[in-house]
Amino acid sequence: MENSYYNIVETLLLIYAADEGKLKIYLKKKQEEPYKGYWTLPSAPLDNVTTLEENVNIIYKNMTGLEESTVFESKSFSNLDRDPSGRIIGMSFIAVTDKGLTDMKQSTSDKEWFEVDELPKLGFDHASIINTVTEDVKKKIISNYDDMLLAFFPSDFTLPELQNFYENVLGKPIDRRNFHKKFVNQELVIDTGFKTSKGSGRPGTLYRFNEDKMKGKRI
Amino acid sequence: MENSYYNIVETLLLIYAADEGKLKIYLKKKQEEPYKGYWTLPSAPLDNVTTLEENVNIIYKNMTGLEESTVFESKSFSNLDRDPSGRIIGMSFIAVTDKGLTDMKQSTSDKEWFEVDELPKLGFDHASIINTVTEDVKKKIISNYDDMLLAFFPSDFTLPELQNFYENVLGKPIDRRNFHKKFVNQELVIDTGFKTSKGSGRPGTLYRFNEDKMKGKRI
DNA sequence: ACAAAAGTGTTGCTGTTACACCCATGG
DNA sequence: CCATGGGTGTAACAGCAACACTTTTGT
Repeated sequence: MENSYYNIVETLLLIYAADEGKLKIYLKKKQEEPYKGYWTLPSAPLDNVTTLEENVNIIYKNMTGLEESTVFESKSFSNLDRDPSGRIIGMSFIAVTDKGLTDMKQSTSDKEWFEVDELPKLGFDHASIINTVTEDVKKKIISNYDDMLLAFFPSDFTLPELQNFYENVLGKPIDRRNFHKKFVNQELVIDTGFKTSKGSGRPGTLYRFNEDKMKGKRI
Repeated sequence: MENSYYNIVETLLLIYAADEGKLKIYLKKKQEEPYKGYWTLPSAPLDNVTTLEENVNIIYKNMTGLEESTVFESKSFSNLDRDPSGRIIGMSFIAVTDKGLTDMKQSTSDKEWFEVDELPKLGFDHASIINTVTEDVKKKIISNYDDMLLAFFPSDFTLPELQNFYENVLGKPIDRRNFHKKFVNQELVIDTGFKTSKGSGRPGTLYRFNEDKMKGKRI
């Protein structure tokens, strides 16, 4: 099959979530050779009667047990030697989900959440792909491109929680008071009326994003 | 070749430039069936020993006669019926160039620049692809994502010229005085010391982008 | 009462918006 | 001298940055 116009294409899915202020990614432990025992991105080869989006949805459902997700196309990888078995074009997609929901649906030991800067031993070129795509995700979170921040916080959250995540992605601290005021004064968030009560300290107010004000907004 | 894991992949190149305040795209007139006489995006099928980037560079050089360009990956198109000859996966790339340079190198009649909202009759699904990718480009220009604005103005320009383009992309007018001050006060542009002298009216000052200040800057 | 975490107020600075007038050139 | 297009000043407002203290909970 050398030097032809037939190509093997795979879709790679990078499933991200915000968890305790950290940006995490959901990986799968490989059960067969090659790279048996290594962690990898969930992926699926694309056949010629399936669209990329359909292929990605299959991976997503398979990996999380969930139906719906917010998916964004990211970069492609076409180096000739990225897979030992021959040239495979990798097309990466970003899914943003809720770690909690995923945990409820999945209890296998061959899938796990990892912080993006504490990755395990990865097979193929997946470490490099994760780093490249993670930079893309961070950039999109920070500029709220594609309303990425909204995708990470679909339901209730406290402002310190949001700030923690944001600081983690941004790589530097932000003044707590200014952060709070920004979101409340500009009505980017709505008070749900509920409070958290985890551990010691004053309980935090639970907010939801005010989608109308957040959509297209530059944060 | 039905229902196999072998896919035909093509790269599609969307070459954009800023010209007289308008966002334009460079298209090619098709000389053979199918869609003979229609305009199309320059494209090339990908063989299995070439990377996507290499393939795009070949198209770019072929189309413009130029060697270097700023290329960004954009969206992919994998609908089963997007090409009458069978399923072809289209991967689109954005090149930003200088219309003037292109004109110098090319004088054939089968290539032409079109305003993105005055497109000619297009073959395949290329009209739809252009619209989708153009939205992406506009969004990137407006948020200066990937330093897109910089890519459009590599050399000298006047502020009214820049503003014209920006307004065209944004779809609404901006106050001329505020626009001027913004770029000058924040030192996003550097006075080259030269002036334009086209037609009547006071000559405009020619500026260059101050790349250090522009890089990563949100406009 | 104390530790831990969340909430709040003020001030100065920076950038944005909204406004009208003057300047340099070609005809 | 006038039409065309480019450049400039000012004042009100909004958002951002930098600062310390108070409130609510668990132990």
